[in-house]
Amino acid sequence: MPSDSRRLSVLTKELAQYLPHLSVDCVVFGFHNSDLKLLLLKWKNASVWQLPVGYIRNRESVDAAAQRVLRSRTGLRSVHLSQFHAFGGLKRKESDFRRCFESQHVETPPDAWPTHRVVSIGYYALVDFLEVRPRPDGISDAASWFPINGRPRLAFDHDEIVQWALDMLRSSLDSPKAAATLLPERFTMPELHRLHEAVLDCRLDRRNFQKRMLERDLVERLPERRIGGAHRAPYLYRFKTHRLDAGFQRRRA
Amino acid sequence: MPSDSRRLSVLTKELAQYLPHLSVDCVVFGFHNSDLKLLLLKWKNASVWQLPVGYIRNRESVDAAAQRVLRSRTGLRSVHLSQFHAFGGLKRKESDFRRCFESQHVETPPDAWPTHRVVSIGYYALVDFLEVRPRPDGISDAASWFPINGRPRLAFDHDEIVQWALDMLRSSLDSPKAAATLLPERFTMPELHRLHEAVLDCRLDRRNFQKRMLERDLVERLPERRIGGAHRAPYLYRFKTHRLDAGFQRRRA
DNA sequence: CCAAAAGTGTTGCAATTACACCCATGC
DNA sequence: GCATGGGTGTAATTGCAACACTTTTGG
Repeated sequence: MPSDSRRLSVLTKELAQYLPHLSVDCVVFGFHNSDLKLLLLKWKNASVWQLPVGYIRNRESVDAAAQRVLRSRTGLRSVHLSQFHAFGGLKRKESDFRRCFESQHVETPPDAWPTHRVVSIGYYALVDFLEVRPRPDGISDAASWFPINGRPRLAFDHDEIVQWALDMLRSSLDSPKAAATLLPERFTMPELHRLHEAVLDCRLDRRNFQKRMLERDLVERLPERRIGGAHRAPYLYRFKTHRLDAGFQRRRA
Repeated sequence: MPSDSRRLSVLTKELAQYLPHLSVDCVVFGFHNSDLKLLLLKWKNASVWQLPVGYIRNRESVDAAAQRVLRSRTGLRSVHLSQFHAFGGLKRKESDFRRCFESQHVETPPDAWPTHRVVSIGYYALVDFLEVRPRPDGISDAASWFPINGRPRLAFDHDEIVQWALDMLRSSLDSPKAAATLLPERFTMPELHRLHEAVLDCRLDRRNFQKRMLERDLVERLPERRIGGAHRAPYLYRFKTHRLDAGFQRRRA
């Protein structure tokens, strides 16, 4: 077993792989049926829950770092992640790095940059939480899903980050390009409807909703229906890819 | 006069004041009458124009860094800057740091981080370009305003950054909170109208525009009018501050 | 055959658009 | 007095919200 000083140099060497003073914070929303949830971790020796965070490798794009961090926390691959804000406040920290390692009897070098000021780049994703079995990794005690409206208070400024991500998720719903990335390729209209209701946290008229989606030419109906469920089988839809290039379209006088 | 090695150590020491591998990029839009322009710099010994960029001090928030960079390029104080995106591509550089300093016979240390990979946090601002006399600073040959639709090709990925900023500026117009920061406190309706036309690059019906602004209760008319111009004197308006807290308001079914 | 979910159509209101006239000022 | 720009009103249209019935399926 290595000595403290040996471990210390390992930690220093480990940190040298990453861009200093930078992190990615992932706000992972989970959706199924009508429930919207949030993926949280509890670090070893910590008393509060926090977002999954990670650092950026020297030869890795920020987007790729977000993908890698999400994968290492959830096992999910090729999920669409959207960057939404960089948090650059002077006093902010996004992890209790020192306490985590010293609780494992690893002394943290005083100049280790995660113990100082960190700029975090926030990403959000929406996944089906039934398909993700969160498992705690090396530095976490626990990882689990919380209802978005029943989540605990989070560590550091993570409550603010979640609120920001939620606002962006909501506003992404009326941009077809973004909305298309939030569901699997094929989905039913009731599923899309429940997604909108859960994200916006309000009721939407089922019939008007379907009409709007079709009139705006955002989705197209496939010949198949979803079989297996009880009751009448709903049609399957997919987003019209050629319409997604339109991008921003704003109201004008 | 200091030797090369002396200068080198000065440069190294200078860089140590900043968070490594990070920069802020400012997209400064200028507006007056009906013209929308863009502030660009040309670095010494460079052939192409680029955005004003700068680094983040160790004990300075990212927002404060953006303010400082903008001030040092334009002399402007207390301008509202909005963060819009972090650019974290693997191969991106936001300045030709080495060439700039070596052209001044300052040798750049091989490990100087600006010569490697940089993550840029983008900010945009809108100012009255008649009130800003751009003056080149120490590292720039020239600084000037270009029409937004007649701008030259820019260095590095700055064209992409400008396009992104322009999209955000456009979409900020229908968020009252953001729109309020883009004009001086008191303005006339025709001024607000021309601003929207210039930013959106399309014609807006003068009468419908005014009606919407008033019906939505975004602005309030002041008793005074703008005097001095030719023709009928227009009223002055200001944004209703108490309405600005509303924030995001989206259409729902 | 009945409960529960999915599909479709109509109607009224509200918001946006298109459009025309009057007022003020400088030359 | 006339050209130019600024202020206001009205009709037509469009998009959205409210609402009820029919169809399918499993039990």
